[in-house]
Amino acid sequence: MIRISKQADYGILILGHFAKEAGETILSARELAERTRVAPPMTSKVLKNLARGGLLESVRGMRGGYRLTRHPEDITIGEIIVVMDGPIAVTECAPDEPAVSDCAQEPWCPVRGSWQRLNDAIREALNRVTLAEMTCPVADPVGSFAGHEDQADV
Amino acid sequence: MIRISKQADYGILILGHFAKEAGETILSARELAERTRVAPPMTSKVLKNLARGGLLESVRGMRGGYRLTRHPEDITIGEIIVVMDGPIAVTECAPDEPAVSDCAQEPWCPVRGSWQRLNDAIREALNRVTLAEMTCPVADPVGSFAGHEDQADV
DNA sequence: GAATATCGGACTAAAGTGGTCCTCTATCTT
DNA sequence: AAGATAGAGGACCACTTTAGTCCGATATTC
Repeated sequence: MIRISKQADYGILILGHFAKEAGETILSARELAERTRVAPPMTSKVLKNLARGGLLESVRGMRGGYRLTRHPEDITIGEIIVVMDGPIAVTECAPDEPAVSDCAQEPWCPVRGSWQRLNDAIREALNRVTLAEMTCPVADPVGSFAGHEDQADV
Repeated sequence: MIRISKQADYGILILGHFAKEAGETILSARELAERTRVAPPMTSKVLKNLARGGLLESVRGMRGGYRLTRHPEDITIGEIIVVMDGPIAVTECAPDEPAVSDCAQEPWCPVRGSWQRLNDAIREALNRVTLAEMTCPVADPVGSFAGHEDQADV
């Protein structure tokens, strides 16, 4: 199954709660754990990662917590996933990557060079959606999504 | 890291070899293992899955093997990934899915309902690229990919 | 200086994945 | 008819990744 990690999932969820607050609001790990219903240790872990990734700013000490470093409209889902899960690359076999040097396929690989465009396509899809849009249930940045079309696999 | 499984990777690679051949060519597991440099048992496993998924047709018995059921132009990468890895869903929390019923977030989740559009975006990106395009190094269905631009993460 | 938060990292357990192997069935060749 | 070849199907194991927890240290406020 192609999917993002649960940590990235939590990350988006948590940032979503920040997005709902006024700009500079500080929220603590404890408070966010309650709001999100994610276990406190896990919430802390995710917050730490988000802070390290520069998406949140931490305020230490009593009455401390975290706050957004940017406006929700300027944070993309792709960015959050990168911070939590690392670079978005659908496969290891991509040009410029070290792995390619010991790729047994190299000269015969019929799809060599095409992974890049696939990765780009996914990255673009993920970067087209902002945190602000995620928290706003009516906005529709991607395409037609009018309520109730069926979702076939694929 | 967000990525597809190695099996899906192999699947695309193997189908790529079929795509290079004339339409009805039959290739055996042994032969494909040699061409792709993927270990024979693994090659077999992938081929079986591709056949079960309807992308390949098997010919049993001596001088048997597999052949494409469709033209490479009509097979999308998204389809291959679905066959190998299951449905493309970036998160478990999506409407219409059973998991949503016991989602502790439900009423408070700030991003509820927005996952769908994200999944759709990725599915579309993956379905826009066909097997034929993957094997043809010059075609460019997605966007600018002129040889050598650097790839920043994201 | 006591209480409250984050920081950083170690650690465990569970799940998923990659990969192999074995038995059975179908088909072709001789 | 018999033997050889090739796929079907599934069990199985090892390894990696991930989820999740916990602890000691540091910073800040009251």
